[in-house]
Amino acid sequence: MVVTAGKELRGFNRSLPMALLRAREAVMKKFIPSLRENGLSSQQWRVIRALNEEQGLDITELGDRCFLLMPSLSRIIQNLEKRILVTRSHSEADNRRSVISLTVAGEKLFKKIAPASVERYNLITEKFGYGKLELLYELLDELIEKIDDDQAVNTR
Amino acid sequence: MVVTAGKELRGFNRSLPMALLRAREAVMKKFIPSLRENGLSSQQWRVIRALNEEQGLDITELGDRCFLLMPSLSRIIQNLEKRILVTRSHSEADNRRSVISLTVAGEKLFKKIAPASVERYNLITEKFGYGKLELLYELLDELIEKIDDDQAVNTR
DNA sequence: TCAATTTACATAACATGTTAATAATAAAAT
DNA sequence: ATTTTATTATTAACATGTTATGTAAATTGA
Repeated sequence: MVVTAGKELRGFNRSLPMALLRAREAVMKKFIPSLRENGLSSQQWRVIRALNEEQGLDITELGDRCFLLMPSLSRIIQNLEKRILVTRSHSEADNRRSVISLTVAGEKLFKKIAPASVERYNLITEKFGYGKLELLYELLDELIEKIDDDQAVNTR
Repeated sequence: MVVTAGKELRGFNRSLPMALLRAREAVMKKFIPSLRENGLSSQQWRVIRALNEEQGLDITELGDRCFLLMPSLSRIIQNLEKRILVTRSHSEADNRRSVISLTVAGEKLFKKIAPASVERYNLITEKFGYGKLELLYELLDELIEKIDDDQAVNTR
């Protein structure tokens, strides 16, 4: 193994962002087609999945859970509304908030696609190993926790 | 820790693609501003970085190394050409190929930005630990290798 | 040689990522 | 009570992701 002394840029293909990007692509690759068959992007699927876990979320909360920025989410919701997969109502307590829920058709679509997602996940677990997968999750969580700097520090 | 039986969808925030996405965002977050200050997107930076390692790459090769699709790369190269950060020439052996190189200004910009990238990487290594970082790389490589299925299998 | 196929690249069309600006409502401050 | 500030969401503008399609040059095969 080549050990870099920490003074130069790591070899291009071996940079951490690239490694994470490649891994993500590899994980998603085989699942994307089943989304496309149902006319969904992976982001739209994230939204539907989040709403299946909990209905009636506002757009800010959806953004947090789906890791999407508000402008993207705003367009995505409009798109899903047109296709009658979600509905929007307005909070009585706060007129600024849109409250989003799955329609019956949205729930139906979720139930149609979910098995392929489970299957993909099980295949990955089998091929990669349960223990390694858990270890990977832990490392990723710890990485995020340790380098997601400065919020607490810079706030004061 | 909650152990799922492998029969249902993993809790939403804990899905592998989301974990990889969050980790990538966390890693990139503090470096993006130094790119923006210099008018570069992370993708444009990837291209410049690849060309700094090896000049005179064609667009297909650049796409492989930077993990970018040709349509994106096509636009990116046009953009960088206008800003005189890269130049394009044509292969004599094969007139379809564009051969891309950094200009002097492109090399200069690379040298200007590179230290911030090294610094960021060193900070992450320090905070997360060298051993854990290497372990993470190995796990990611192995994950990709094991689930990046079917090329060899389905080719015959 | 020449028709068919493949390869390298560009363009089109639409969805998303990202930053900035805007509008509307709510909360805080004086 | 009125001004100020903060919050929620949308829109604009531009770059990128993604699939489909177009085009020219190279390769293959009859």
